[in-house]
Amino acid sequence: MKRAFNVVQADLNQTLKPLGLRMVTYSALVLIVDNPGLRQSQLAAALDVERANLVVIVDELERRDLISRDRVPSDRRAYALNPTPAGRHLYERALEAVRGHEARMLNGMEEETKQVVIRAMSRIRRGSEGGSRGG
Amino acid sequence: MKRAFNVVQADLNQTLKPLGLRMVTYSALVLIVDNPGLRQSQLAAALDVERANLVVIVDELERRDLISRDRVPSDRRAYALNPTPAGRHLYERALEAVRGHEARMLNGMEEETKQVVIRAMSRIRRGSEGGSRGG
DNA sequence: TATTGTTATACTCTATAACTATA
DNA sequence: TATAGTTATAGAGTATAACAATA
Repeated sequence: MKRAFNVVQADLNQTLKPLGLRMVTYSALVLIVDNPGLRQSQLAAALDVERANLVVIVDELERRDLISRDRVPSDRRAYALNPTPAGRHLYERALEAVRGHEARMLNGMEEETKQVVIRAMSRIRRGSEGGSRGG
Repeated sequence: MKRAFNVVQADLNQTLKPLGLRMVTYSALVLIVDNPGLRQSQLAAALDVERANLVVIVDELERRDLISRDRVPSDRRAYALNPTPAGRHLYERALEAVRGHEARMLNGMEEETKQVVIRAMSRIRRGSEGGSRGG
């Protein structure tokens, strides 16, 4: 699993390199475009990254004018993260590139196999969320 | 996949902690016990770790008397890595602990599902080995 | 008191270059 | 000239503590 993930990560980073993105900045951009107004702490939780480490990731996206940090009037401690038009544009280009990456990684894999793998991964992930509810 | 791997790695490291092993030292020990006489460069390739970084891993196992570095008479540049009795003993204990870890991670997963996932991972790994032979 | 974002920092992993002793 | 192991070091990624502003 580690080896497979290493291969996927290496190919994904190569795929995103021409766009100036890494796996984590890509993931952050996608989440912000899909959930405009997201707060940094929510994004950190969604990415499973420490808030402290997310700061530099958001800095990077903001510096490139892909997103903006907007003060939340109702809670002046927090920032709402919103994509800029440039951010939405890069998002579209990145999604297209990642489709190619996925096709490469899953090269000719049967649809049912993909679904079985995705379900197994989700199950392993969720297995760590305490609780003992089956599923 | 990243998230699932993070969960697996965290649980595996917790599992191995009481034995004083990490994922990589466990993997190295297993490979040395299963392939006594292995050379460092071969082990580095098998683990997909730089030779330079393997040195400290082997140092750690040697310092704990789990393995020995034995000069190869036919090539005095190389070291043959062999497990000590203590290394073989810890190997057995670690294997037992890892069986529990796997049971936790795959909790109740159907045998066929496991096989499908393992095959998919192998395929993704091998997909990066150049060549264009189909599979 | 607690939380959001931030800074500083340390620790681990990983990658690269250069060295030694052999071949 | 090339290879096995080693050292030193630099760069990522990640984790923790402490702070200011705000709740």
